Amino acid sequence: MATAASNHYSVLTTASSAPRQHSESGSMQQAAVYRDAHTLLQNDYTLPGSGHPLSHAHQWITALSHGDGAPWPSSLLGEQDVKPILQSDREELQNSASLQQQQQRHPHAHQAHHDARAWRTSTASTHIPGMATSDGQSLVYSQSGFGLGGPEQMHHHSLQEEDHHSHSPHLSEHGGGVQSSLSHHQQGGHPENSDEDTPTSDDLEQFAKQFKQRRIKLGFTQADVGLALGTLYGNVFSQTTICRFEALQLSFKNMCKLKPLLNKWLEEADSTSGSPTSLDKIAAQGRKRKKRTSIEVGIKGALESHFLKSPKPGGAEITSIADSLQLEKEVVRVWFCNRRQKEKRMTPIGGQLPGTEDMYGDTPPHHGAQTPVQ
DNA sequence: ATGCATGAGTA
DNA sequence: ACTCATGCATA
Repeated sequence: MATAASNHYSVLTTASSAPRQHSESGSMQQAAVYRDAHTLLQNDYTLPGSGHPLSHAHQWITALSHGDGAPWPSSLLGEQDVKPILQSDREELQNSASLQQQQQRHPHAHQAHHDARAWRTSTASTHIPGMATSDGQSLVYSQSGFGLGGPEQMHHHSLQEEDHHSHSPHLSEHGGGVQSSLSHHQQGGHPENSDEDTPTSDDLEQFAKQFKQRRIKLGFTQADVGLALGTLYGNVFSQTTICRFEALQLSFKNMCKLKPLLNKWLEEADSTSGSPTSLDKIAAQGRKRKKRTSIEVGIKGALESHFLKSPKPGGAEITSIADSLQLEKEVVRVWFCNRRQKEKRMTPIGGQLPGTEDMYGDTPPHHGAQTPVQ
């Protein structure tokens, strides 16, 4: 009853005449399953800063006459999804020792994996997967020449073989490493790590922290920053992304990508502190999006259970789940996708307890100015 | 601050 | 069809 599944993507005619009660917040049940270790295969970013950073063109523009026929291809398959589910990957949930699981079955033998690292385990792991390969495929995020003048650069799509195998065993973290050894004890200052070098999870953590503080000090909101990045470098970001960055709720790779940008903005904002902030506002487009489906807590719990059993259900499985929960298959599918992504974030699902940030007897409990949280 | 969603790229 | 980056809409 009143299930949010009632897809009536009210366009604009009926503003809010859908008396539905969504009680989703608060659920946040932590699966406790903590596992990281990932492949980070994708190695290139699309670098939207060149062609269409602001091109919001969608098809959800139902504009008129919502045929109510559900613009969604929900009836994509009925029974023909007899895909054999021969992947029994659920070991990774608590074993935390499984590397390589993203590829269910690879016919080739070109596996080249990176290390598995725990984000919050304080294990200063060196070596960064994905980028900074000693081979030649450097990062794509050349912050030197971003697309801010005209259409140019469309490099991407390098390869998929991902040959990050050159791991010199003598790459210890002591002595002549790249940028590993840190032993930082900064109580007010910052490690001042030279960027461009692949940061460590610790670095990112520190940076995020500082960034947030400075940002607030300067009186900028997360949305402001996102916008500024757009006008500055051509890459616009939403408040959401900035927020997630500060909260370390992005993948390691993603964090690495955003750090230089945000760092740059920091410098800019710092030097420009006092100048009239140029506010650019991009007009919102008339795109239509499917209304957010509110899944009830009970249903969420059920989904959680299923997730624990099999994080990657097959099409048939999804269908049956969707059926039993009376949800659209698409909704269920997306839910699982999002759920998996959560597992890959830097910060554990339900691990961030308020007050766990500082250790006992080391962190100076003095906070000149309380973070007003935006 | 987050939940659900879109889309590009990829396998 | 999945992963991954990203964001609208909402709590």
